[in-house]
Amino acid sequence: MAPMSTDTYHHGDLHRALLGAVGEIVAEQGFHDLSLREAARRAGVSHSAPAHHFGDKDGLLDAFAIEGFELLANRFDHATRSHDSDDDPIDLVEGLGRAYLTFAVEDPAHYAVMFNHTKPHDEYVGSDLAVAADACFEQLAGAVVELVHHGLVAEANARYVATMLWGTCHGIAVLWNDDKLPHFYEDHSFEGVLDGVMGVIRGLLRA
Amino acid sequence: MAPMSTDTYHHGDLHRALLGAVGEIVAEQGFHDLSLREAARRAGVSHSAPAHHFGDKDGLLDAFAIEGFELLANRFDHATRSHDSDDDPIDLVEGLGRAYLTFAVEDPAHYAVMFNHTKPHDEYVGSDLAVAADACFEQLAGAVVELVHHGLVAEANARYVATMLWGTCHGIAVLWNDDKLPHFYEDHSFEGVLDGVMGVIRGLLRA
DNA sequence: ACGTCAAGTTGACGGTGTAAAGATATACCG
DNA sequence: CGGTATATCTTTACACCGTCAACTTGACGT
Repeated sequence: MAPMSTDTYHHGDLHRALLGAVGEIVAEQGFHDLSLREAARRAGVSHSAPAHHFGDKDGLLDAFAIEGFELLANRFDHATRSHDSDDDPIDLVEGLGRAYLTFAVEDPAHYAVMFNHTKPHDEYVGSDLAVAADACFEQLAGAVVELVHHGLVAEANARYVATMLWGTCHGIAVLWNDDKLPHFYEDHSFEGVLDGVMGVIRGLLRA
Repeated sequence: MAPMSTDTYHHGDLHRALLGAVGEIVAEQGFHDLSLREAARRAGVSHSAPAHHFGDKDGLLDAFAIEGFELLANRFDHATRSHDSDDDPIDLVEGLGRAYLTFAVEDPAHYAVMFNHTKPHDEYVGSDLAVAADACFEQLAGAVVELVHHGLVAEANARYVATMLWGTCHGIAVLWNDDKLPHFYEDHSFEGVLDGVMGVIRGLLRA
């Protein structure tokens, strides 16, 4: 273990400290006002220390976004494991949908970076970030395969249902977190929306 | 009409020229690399001319985003007008969905600014941008009301169906434009995805 | 003709990302 | 234990950015 004392020349775990600072700043001031120098300031290091750990700003955002996708994947794992394969596959879909949306609303900082930190096509494809993002999508797609097995979805439609599912979750998450939706609901709480939307999805899939 | 000559001290229509430059830059280099100074350069004016028309960077992005929401509203109008009220209301929903997604894919620059240019809650609510965004959502909600009238959706679920509809469109648009989806489809063309998803939505609503 | 005012310019300031070169503490190897 | 190597962090510098204040230009009304 590293010393971790606060006044040594070496920080101890600057890598994690910087990721933590990014989370703080994005949560407080939003994604667009984030600066490397401010993150370095909060970690108590000089302004160009981050470069040694993450290369450049893009690298730091990459790392934070990947961390986010891993957190989401963990929630998916948890939801998947608490589902018995004999159960109604719609329960699995609902579980994943709820996991996705609660993650996005509970950790808007990670969620914002995961999807606001976009890159040009050539840089994105094949990157670690793309791999982490795809891994999450695969878990959603797995639930749709379950629907196909139970005859609730035609195999030819499986891909489309999966992208629709991801799209629906992502769209609602973004619209809610960016204040496009809340004023349409009196209580301004997300739980009601979550229940309502899940009810609709259940109804549609069941039919 | 203003003189429009290129070497006069006064530009003629700098307002529109700057909005056009923003579109160019975002289309070429993405939202995050956009700078006021580059926009001014492309418009052939000094670096601080934009301030006189838009106040600050936020103002310019606001104007461009509002322009985007108006373009989208126009497409919605067109889709709504070409729908006979005796027709299947699902056709109207599909028409609006197609209009939304084709707009997002055909004009990714406007679409990116419309949803990447986020503000803190207090600044957003009540702003012109919020008004323009809500107007678009109302048109979608109108189609859902039509579904309710035809008994295809319970009135209690209307709000949830509307947010789900918007969420689905928005989510798919963002995921596609940001390269999260294309590599799941061999031909990398959006038309197939559009048809597939619309087919699924039709099937779900019809049931 | 003149004054007024909108439209653009110029110059400056602090803040940002990044690169190069220097300083320092830890790790490793005899 | 001693000395060197190396990863870690700092310092310095540079170009670019958004914004502000002061200035210049041109058009327009009276």
